[in-house]
Amino acid sequence: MAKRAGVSIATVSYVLNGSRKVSPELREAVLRAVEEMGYIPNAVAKSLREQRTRTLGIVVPDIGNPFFSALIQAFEACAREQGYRVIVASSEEDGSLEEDALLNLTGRQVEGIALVPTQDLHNPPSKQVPLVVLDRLSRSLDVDAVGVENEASAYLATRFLLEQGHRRILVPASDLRLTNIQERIQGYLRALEERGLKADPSLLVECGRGPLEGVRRRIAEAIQRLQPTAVFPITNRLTLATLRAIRELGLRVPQDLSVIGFDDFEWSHLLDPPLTVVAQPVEALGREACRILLQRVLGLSGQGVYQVRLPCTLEVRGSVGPPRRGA
Amino acid sequence: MAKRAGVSIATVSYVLNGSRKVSPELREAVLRAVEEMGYIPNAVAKSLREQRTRTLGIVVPDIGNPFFSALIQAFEACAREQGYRVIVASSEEDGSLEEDALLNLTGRQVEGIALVPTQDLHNPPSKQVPLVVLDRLSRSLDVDAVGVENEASAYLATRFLLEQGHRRILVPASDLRLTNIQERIQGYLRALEERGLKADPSLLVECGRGPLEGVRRRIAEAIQRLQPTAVFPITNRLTLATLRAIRELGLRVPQDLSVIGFDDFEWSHLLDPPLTVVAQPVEALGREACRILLQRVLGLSGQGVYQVRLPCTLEVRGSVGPPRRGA
DNA sequence: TTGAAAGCGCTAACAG
DNA sequence: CTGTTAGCGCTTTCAA
Repeated sequence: MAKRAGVSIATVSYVLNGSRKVSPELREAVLRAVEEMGYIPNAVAKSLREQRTRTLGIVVPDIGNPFFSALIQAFEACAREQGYRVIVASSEEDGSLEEDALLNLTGRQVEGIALVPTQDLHNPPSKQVPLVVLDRLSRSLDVDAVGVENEASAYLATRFLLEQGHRRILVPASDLRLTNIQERIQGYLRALEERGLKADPSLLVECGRGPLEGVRRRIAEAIQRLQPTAVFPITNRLTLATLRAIRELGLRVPQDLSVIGFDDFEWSHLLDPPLTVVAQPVEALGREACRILLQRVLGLSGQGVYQVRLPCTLEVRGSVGPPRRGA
Repeated sequence: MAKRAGVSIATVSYVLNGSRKVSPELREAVLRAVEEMGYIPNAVAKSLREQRTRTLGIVVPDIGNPFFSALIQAFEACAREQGYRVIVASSEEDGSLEEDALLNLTGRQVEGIALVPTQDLHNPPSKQVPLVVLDRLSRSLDVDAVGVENEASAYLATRFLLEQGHRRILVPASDLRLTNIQERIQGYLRALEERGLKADPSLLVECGRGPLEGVRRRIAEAIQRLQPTAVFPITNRLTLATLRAIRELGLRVPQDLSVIGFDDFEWSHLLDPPLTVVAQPVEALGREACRILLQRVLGLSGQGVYQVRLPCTLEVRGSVGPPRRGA
């Protein structure tokens, strides 16, 4: 390469990295040559040599979901600030695509991976690369993890509905095998219990993670059959499906039915009506995951695992009111 | 490494890649050793050797914006299907971050870059890597590009408003230096002209790309001062700001004011009221960008440049009605 | 059918 | 202060 500068290949490295004192003349020559030929150092070679790629990976189930894209945004921002780039992979809620992604990222020598798993992780998928589990935590996996206080926040939301007088609260859930979903349900149940109410199991409807249309139909059917006075869908997709179902059924919110959604986003208060939601601190989640990973990279985290649980907030807007008379 | 298998390093490569016939015995031995030690080939070394990284880059101004995240989603899906991974970078609407990202990705030897530029590109940022400009196309840059028919779709939307009887249509714009914004404005103007109407320049308000709050304020102020009967914000951020402004002013849509937004997303028809929008074919945009890039990689695209323009559709929902009497 | 060895572009140890 | 060189882990000639 830039022997154009009439110097050794090593010298180029030295001036470009400032890793050694170089005389002004050579320095100049190198810089000029670099400029002239638009030389850009090959980061692949550099990575191979240094055994550092300055790359992180993040694997989410669905890039298009605003919650996950917000997670990616925060993760990327944090990484960039520390001089890292991030490879984004989607598992499409498919375990084998997830496995592929994990293997592929590991092979690419990313220095850390943030994973929102498609299923609860029971054993870490190889200890080759630092991993942080995001959002969908397992009950007791000994690995770094960042999630929210699912139980507490669902409890809070449910209590709010109970305080408004609701007794029949429909809870659309996605996949009961996921611990975070279970936790949210626990919170819901605890709020009921606390009031001495018995939970009607049929009010808990598992909708799966399939196409929105099917989810919507299932929820619509449940609303009609069970006549709840409130609905508390516990993911943002379920919230979307719920609102569609309600719209389709011609019900008014909150007069006919109150709704508390899950996850906040910029458009929530522009919905009809402004949606009361459990807001996850998504920015903090993404950044925290990144920080934990970089911490591991630098080796300045001990043996113990980080198990961060961030609180959610209840954003009260217009979609909750007292239950309909005679319900 | 897997001399554990008692074979040469090359043989491992052969069996793992199937790049040469290997006797069943050795084959077995290699596979077993690989399995035993959980060996994962180092893709960095492979990339260096093969001069192929199987990696694409995409640079967008804001990962959190649903339009861009949908773009990323489609781009990633297409890339993954072809065995590529994608590095996602955000420019945060900042030219120098964009430049950084471009340089960095180039250094990482990505095989192609999709770029939504912060400013119109006037000369390609180095010919080192195939580039496709996405969404924010320049008027006449000789480079691969994928965008939408901005002029035609804004024309369509405006004509729809005119047909409803609107004459004072406020058009919040982000940054008039962007060609795609200019094109949308052209479409708006053409629709007016066609009806023999003279455009009131003050109805075109440039709001910049700053914080939402400022944009909202500017739009609210314009609505109050100019008393339009319809608003046609020409990006999704402006649409968000517009709806907030309207909410704040206590106006009813469409009784007091009609709205056509830009960009569709899953929640559009759950807004209050269901939002009529110009829908960009965002999935197609992302996939097309990816396809063009991979085409270039394979060298099966000639000298000429691709300049794809996809049509938008007008999704008519409830936010447009006839103008208020006496307006 | 297999192995030895060169070399991808870089950094860092070692010499001068 | 600067250059030479080994070697990161892989693929791929070239020999055997």
